[in-house]
Amino acid sequence: MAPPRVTASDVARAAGVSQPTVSRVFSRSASVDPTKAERVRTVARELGYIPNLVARTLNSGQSFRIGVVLAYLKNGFFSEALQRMSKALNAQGYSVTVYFAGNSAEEVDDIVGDLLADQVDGIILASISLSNELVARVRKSGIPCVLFNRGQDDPKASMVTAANSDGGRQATEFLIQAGLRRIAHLAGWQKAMNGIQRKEGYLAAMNAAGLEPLACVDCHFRRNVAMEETRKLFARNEVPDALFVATDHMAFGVLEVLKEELGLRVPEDVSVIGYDDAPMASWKSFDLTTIRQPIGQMIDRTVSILLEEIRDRDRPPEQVEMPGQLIVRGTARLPAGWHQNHASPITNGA
Amino acid sequence: MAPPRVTASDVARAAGVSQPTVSRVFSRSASVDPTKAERVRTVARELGYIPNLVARTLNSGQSFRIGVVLAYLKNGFFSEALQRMSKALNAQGYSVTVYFAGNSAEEVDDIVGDLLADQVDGIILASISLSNELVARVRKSGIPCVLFNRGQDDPKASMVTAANSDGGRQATEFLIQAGLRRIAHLAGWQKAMNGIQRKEGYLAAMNAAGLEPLACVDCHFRRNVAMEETRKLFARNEVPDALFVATDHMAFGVLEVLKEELGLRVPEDVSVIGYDDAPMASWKSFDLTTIRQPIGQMIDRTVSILLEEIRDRDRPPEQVEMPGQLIVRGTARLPAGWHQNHASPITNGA
DNA sequence: TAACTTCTTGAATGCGTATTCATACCGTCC
DNA sequence: GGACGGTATGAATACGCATTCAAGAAGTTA
Repeated sequence: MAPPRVTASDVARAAGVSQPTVSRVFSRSASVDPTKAERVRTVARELGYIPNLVARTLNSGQSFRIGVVLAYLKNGFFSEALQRMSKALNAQGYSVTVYFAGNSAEEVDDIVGDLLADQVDGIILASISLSNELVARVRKSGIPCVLFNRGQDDPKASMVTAANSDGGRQATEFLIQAGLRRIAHLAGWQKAMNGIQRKEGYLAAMNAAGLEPLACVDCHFRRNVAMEETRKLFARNEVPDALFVATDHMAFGVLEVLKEELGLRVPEDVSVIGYDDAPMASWKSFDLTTIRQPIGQMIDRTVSILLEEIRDRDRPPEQVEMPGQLIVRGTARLPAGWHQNHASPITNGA
Repeated sequence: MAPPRVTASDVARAAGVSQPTVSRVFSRSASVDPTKAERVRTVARELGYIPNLVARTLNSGQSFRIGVVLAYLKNGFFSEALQRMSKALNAQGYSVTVYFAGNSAEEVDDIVGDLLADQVDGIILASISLSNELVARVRKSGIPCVLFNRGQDDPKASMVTAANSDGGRQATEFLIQAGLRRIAHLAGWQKAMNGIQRKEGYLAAMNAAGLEPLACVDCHFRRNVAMEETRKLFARNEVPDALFVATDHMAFGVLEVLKEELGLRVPEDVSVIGYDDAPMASWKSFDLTTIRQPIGQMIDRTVSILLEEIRDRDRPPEQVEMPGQLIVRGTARLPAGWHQNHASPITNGA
């Protein structure tokens, strides 16, 4: 019952030309008599001809399909990233196929197999939590590949990451400049590059200022863990006067504990800085000071590197780190000379 | 520089059999001598042979690819939906290609063209805000297609939706039973099925109880609009004692206005019920009473209907409406006999 | 032993396109 | 007018696989 699709041969017959001529019209690969080309186009439109990308792929070796491998989409950062990638790649004539990777070895096998079977032209590995095994297998496949927001100790892999260490430093320095001294860090997962580097930035800034880190605990990127660690911190003798939290998502939970459970005022009693500039961070009930990731630029760079690698497969790998931006809102005390809304909370880039 | 892929013929040569035999081993389409089959499999593994899905598609007419068309991913509901669809379809041997549709006629053309060119076996239209034009064009293509969470006045289209009208009724009745009388509705977009039906449920429940709707305004699913309308409502002479808000996302903004700006207590002064059971609804700082959409079941049903339509293209269309569930939390006054956390806030299905 | 069935197998072919390759055409230049 | 460069075009082919077809092998029955 499937309506048979119109092929290039059908168009050729109807237009009184040969199939290759139709092909040449649609692929612009060689010159065709303008009059004849116009006739072909007209006939094609009337018949509803659409070139079969699968046949084109088989013959040319190019599928114009990019595989994007993700772990979770719950985190709004990756949802937005996926959408932007898709738009950017579509604009270049590529379609995007998504693959969700769990962590089991079996799943890794399956996904690499699927990517190969599907003949994708390129791969974006876009999740912190993708296993090293997966990354290694994908790279071994020889398909052009860019790591997005996910580091790897492989100098031959192209990657685009945010300057997490620098961001951690910025946040911490901002707190220090505001006169805060008992600064604790609720860290991200210490097996993920993001978590590690943000912590490094924190430690570097503290060290540079001659301050002792008050506390620095791995919260695994989990809101509940961050909340529990906050309770613990404020049950200690020496209570923090500032918290640098590794993600906004965790910071929202931390704020809840501080305000609702502990009855503390923010930023009068405690300053809080998050990371990501999630959309909710600009909501008035949070009004969270945070570090914005330059997601738009990261995507653009990721896409352009990938496409260049596809075009020139001998291209040397490229590693890009994009600086973040401190977004000053209301949860952290201001250093002298700073103003709130130093950057617009509206044009959320992350 | 691209490493040439191993083909079935390579395997055949190495294993001393013909290419069709290799094909038969991998497609299980006909019987092969067990000993020989094992040899082929061994050789294939050694050579790293992976069947080329593109070639298979070209002559079988099946691509094992499903197109999922979305408008936005910012709304967490669709992110989760996409992830679940992908997992469910992968489990059945299908891969998922995503297409983001804006609303311009040009984009609609492009997307329909892409879907056809890519030879997808089936399509899921998964966004309220997809244009009628797009839906019509996709249906006209003859490719099996299911509308997910998006109604259409086309009895020949399969669709899976949530029972929005029933949900609106449940929420409103709950408020009425709690003794509230001045109940207003901050409605969703009145050009989208969801928005319309939730409103209908509200109106039906009010009518059945002999109550006059206090107010019922279209907030276009936008948080800022809902916030502004809330301010207006409470500037009037007759102030609401309950608000039924068409989405959680809007309700979060409404709560912010009520508590922070107007200094009202929830639920003592005003009761609020949202819709969706977004993850944040269970956060203690919101603790939002809401209607949960049965997203898991909706996905399962969508996928199974689509696959059945692919298998049997003469299958009559199917329209499924899945009931929602009232999740009782802390923002709405309880009717006599009800307990909070009547349903677990942890097992979030939406 | 001949006729028949069942199971295996390779040669040939087709899917729809892009790409040779060869040919025919047209105009140009000496 | 013949040689030459460029353009336009169709016939043939390749891409990698699945499928049809025919034929061979092996086993069965009469």
